[in-house]
Amino acid sequence: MRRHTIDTETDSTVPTLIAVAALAGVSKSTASRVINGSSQVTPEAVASVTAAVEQLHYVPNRAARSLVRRRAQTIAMVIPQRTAEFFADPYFAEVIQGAAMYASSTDYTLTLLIESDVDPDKTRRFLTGGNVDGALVLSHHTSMQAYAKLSASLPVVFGVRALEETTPPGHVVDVDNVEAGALATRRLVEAGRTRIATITGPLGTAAGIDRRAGWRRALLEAGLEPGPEEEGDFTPTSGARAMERLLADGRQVDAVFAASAQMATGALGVLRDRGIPVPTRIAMTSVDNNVFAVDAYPALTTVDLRTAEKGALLVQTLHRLIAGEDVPEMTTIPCELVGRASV
Amino acid sequence: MRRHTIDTETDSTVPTLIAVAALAGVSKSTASRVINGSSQVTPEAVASVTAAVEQLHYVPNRAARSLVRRRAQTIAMVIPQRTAEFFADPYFAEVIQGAAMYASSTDYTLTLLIESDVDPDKTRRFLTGGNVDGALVLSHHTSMQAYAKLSASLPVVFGVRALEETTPPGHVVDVDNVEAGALATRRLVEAGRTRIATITGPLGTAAGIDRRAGWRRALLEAGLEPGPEEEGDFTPTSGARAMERLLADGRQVDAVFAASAQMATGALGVLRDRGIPVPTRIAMTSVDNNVFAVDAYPALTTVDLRTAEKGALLVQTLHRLIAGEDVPEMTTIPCELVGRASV
DNA sequence: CTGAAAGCGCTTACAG
DNA sequence: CTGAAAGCGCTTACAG
Repeated sequence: MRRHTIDTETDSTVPTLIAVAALAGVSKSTASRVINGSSQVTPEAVASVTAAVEQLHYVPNRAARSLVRRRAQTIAMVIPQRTAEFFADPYFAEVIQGAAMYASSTDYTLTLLIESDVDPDKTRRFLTGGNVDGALVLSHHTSMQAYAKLSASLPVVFGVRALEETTPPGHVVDVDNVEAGALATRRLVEAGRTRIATITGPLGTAAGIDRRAGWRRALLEAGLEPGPEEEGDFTPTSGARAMERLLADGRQVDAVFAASAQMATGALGVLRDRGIPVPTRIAMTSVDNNVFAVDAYPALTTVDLRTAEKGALLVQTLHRLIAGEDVPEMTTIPCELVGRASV
Repeated sequence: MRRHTIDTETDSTVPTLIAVAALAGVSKSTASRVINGSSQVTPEAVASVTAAVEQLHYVPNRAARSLVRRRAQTIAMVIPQRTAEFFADPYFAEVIQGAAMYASSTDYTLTLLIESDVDPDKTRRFLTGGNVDGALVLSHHTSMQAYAKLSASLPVVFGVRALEETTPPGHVVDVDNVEAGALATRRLVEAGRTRIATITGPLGTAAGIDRRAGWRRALLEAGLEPGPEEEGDFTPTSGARAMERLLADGRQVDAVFAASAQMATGALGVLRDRGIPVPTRIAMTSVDNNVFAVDAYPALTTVDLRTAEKGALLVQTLHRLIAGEDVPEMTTIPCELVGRASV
């Protein structure tokens, strides 16, 4: 079917614009215009160049293009090295996946940049050295102020709101964690539960703080007294310990909102060991619709954070910023409750 | 402390080689030589250029450098789109982390390339279009033959051995999965177990096949009859179902080797529900030293696959290949048993 | 609408 | 050891 391409496949040199132009019978300039979708070309030129590109499997050289356009056509996903747990959490992996997938559909390339603990300045130099057109910062852990300063020299979009005030404030794409906590808690209220405890995330993170705030809000809305709360760190083990503490001094709770599915899994394990039936005696809801939520027993009613979508939106927002568009500082992703067996 | 840098920080243009040369009082050529570590420069030249680089925060323009060197200074991590589960598995996330971390220490940049299902050729074009110096392929799912052909035009390293024969054979960096299965099984043998079943991974993957082979080998070595086996797909749920099947017809097993920690977690849940004590009645070992293994109850004795190290080794091997070094086709990563409470 | 020319920021023979 | 010059593969005013 493509017999004639054997030649070009065996010779390993990559075809150049000149080759395309020659084959199409036009100048480099015209070939370039066609390839870049300029309107100032005749249909004939378009046809012949397109055919030549096809035939030669021509792909523009990114380096050359970047050089003249003064655009790297690359965006960086910055990841702090200290967060080994960063990757252990399926949440981040999913964000990265969504971002990479979206980036694949554009002219931009997504580079994974691990910020060295020993030389954080190396990362900054790379970012501000013109090798990247923009950066995505997901970190929960590093001071955002350090990155906020970056925004001065480079478009930056954050995947999490700042805890402190930063200057400049910076652009953020995130789910509404308050709403997530409220949604999950309201479900418990609707089920007729009245003593609703929470296992919070780390209260040093925006997600931890906000989901807890949502829990409180939902309870107050319903005229209920906020039940007891115990802090976890998003891992299953911490959820188990928190559940034990909740059970310890005989505080009678009939429902628990766990701020992550991983913690809910740990909590469910404790309840199972104690022979406390779920959801009959204690109902549970959580946040994160991942493997932990699906494989929990009983399967968890939880809030889907649209994580892959968030990754895509991060990239999209960064694109707009790079293009000089006026982008709102805050982009909020709607979340939704997914009903399962735990309530 | 760096008061004088205020100027360079406020003006947003990135310094160029010419600026460095001017400040250092040498030509572009000499500046370039110093920056690239040429030996043909006087110590004075080195000193003045280094100082200038420091002062200006100079970072070479990658595009320009790539253009002249005819090297993209970029390697791609190719990920098939259909594998949504790819990212759900902490294993892959850890490989990517290891790879990105190692890459950060080199001049190469790691690009995440999601292979579009609708247009897989787009990925191939990108890869063979000279935009990348080499590629890493982790896929369990796509036919490796498709990628093997890639090796003809581009250095490629695989993170998993081919199931079928491929031409050319290709370079592989992977853990010895047979050994992993054998290690985990031998531990059960040493504990005095004699009826050792296995929950295998999908038998359409190298990891599934090889870990099962290791289990058999260890049993035969010990003069034991291979116990019953049930196939899973590496997820907790599949592990639970497999455990139920194992228990179903009263086959008396006193130990189970689960080919992944996720499956072991599911299996443990079933045993817990049935009131079968672990490890006293049934001991269990697995493969993967991740959050599932640590947070299982009881915590799992499992095989550490050195996953982050694998990621680093993938990149390192690819570098060697790009540099034209003679690299062995197969690089095997040693794995090791981590003892916990499940046996 | 098209082509010749300049130039993006580097590296590297080449001559000195 | 050093500098002037050419050139990597593109895009884009500029003149026609």
